[in-house]
Amino acid sequence: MAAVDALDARILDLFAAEPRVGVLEASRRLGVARGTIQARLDRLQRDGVVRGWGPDVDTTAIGYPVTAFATLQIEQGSGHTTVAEALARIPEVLEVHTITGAEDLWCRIVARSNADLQRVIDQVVIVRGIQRASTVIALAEQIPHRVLPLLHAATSRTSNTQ
Amino acid sequence: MAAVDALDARILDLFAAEPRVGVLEASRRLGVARGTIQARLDRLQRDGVVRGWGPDVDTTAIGYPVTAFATLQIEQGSGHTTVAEALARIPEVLEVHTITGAEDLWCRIVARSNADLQRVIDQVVIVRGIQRASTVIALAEQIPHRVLPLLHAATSRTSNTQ
DNA sequence: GAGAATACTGCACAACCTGTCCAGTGAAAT
DNA sequence: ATTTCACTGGACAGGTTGTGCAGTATTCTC
Repeated sequence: MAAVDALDARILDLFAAEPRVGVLEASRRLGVARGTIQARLDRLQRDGVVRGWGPDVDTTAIGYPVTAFATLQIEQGSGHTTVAEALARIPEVLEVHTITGAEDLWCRIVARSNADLQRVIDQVVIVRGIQRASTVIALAEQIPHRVLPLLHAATSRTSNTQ
Repeated sequence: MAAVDALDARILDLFAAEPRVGVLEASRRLGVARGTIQARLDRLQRDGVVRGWGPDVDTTAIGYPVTAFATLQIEQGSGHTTVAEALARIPEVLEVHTITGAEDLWCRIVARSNADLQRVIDQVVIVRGIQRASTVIALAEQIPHRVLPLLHAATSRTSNTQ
């Protein structure tokens, strides 16, 4: 596991809040040398703490305002991976995990409308190996996906520099 | 709804794949003028298509390799928002939505281990207003969160119906 | 179809930032 | 005591950014 200290968390906070600041500006804001910021960013990326810096695309803004969660039961003979590969070909399926419990797969899917959601679900259940699908619609996003609070929690229990 | 065309998708693809390329380099790669890239990026951000460019932090790498999904039932008297605010104070709770169906809230939570997950769940169920929690553990990430395929689907159908 | 609005190109300029060195300092580990 | 490591502050050349502008192509509106 990669060690992450308080300065790392402050760096990531800053870049999350203002992604367009450069390394130099960040060093000024945080009161450390530019080389330090650069070295930290390199290390965070190398250690896999930072997976990427890609754009966060809002599905609502591109015409898919409906989010739903589906849990799938698959036939005993079918491999999870085979089913997942078929699901990967449906662009509206944004995320798939295998899960414990009575169901086998969990998916996040989006659609253009509630009516359109039916079309997407039909595409999902038609996948060979899927036995049953159960869907709930996400009505409101109470807490949008976040990691930064966790990052601070992960650092506060370590001895930290700075 | 914001219109997104094929060039927008190509721009976002490029920046998702190689986030460190600058505007100038992107213009060379895509064969368009630098000003075009700049204008497109400004527009995408202004229209809310791109919510941000923050770092993608891997929870596994910072010591939280266990992901679980919990669905919560809340008491009739309690507001969803009040409960969500309490959940927001637990850093291991990464995401919360209100949902349709028999359950009221859906949460994504992470933990340091299966044993640690119990600690986190305890923190969740202790929140005032929560009646019942049902948790499943995510075993494997078959499709990591993605939006780009959807972006291409949204652009390829030039005339889009709603 | 004409005019207007919009998007794109190609170019220019100054200011700024990046990648990459380096030597020196302090703290922690051996 | 010695080594190792992270950080600082400084330097340099080269590349990039923000900005503005004129010219052209495309789409929209009447």
